[in-house]
Amino acid sequence: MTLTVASWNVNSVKARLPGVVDWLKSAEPDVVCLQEIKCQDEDFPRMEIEDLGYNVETVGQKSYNGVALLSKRPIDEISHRVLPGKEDEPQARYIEAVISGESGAVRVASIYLPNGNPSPGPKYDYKLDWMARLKTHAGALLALEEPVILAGDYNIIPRDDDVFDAAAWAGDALIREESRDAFSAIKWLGYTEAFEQVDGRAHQYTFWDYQAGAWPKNNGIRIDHLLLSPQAADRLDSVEIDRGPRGKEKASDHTPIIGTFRL
DNA sequence: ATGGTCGGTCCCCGA
Repeated sequence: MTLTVASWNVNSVKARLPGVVDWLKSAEPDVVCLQEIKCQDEDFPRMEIEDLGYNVETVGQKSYNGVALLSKRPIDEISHRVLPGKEDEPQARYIEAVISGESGAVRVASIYLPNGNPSPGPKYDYKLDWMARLKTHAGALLALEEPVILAGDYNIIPRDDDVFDAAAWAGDALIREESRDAFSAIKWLGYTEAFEQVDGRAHQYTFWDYQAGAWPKNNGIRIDHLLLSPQAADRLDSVEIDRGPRGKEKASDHTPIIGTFRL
């Protein structure tokens, strides 16, 4: 028995609904972490997703941001709807749930980390502050000694091998040294970044800009990640990027990444 | 040669 956990920034769930439904039907992931749903909770196409066999939990916001968790397994508890550390956070960027595993609980979060551009500036400061909060919370989760999967759009290009041309992105908030250091700091707590721990993987992307023919030229970046606690990393079978949805009509600029776990 | 992106919302902002 395996548990598949996907992460996908859909860039508006309403604009993407036919594509999302098609993908859920064909890929049949057990758990899906969505980002940038760009709607309030009451406007989420809940019934269309529930009809596919998913439990649905959302943290929505008008126009911007917004995250959701879809799960075929029972959701035992929503442990957080805001990233701890700033409870009056106005931006919908975090939801964390406890999901029933084959042998105990699995904790899954859908994360939409701030973009941070332009940098430097207040938006970049917000990104780094948000990452510091994430580090604190991720550390606290490790103490539970549970399988934890922190999945989402991190807006971080971890290595130069995760971008078609690092020079073209120099100075961008997604690639700056401070951004990478903040991401590394979370990993150093004891988290494994699922995709990069597989040897020899380079220049496989999860995002291609709408502009300048980035998709046909494969001018992409890898910014959607699964961070795993040791108890989740031990049970990871494989992790893959599914480029299919990016090539469809009315595509999101991101495509899903899927981890398969013995959980 | 020129223009060359989306989505949501309100005529511009965020990515």
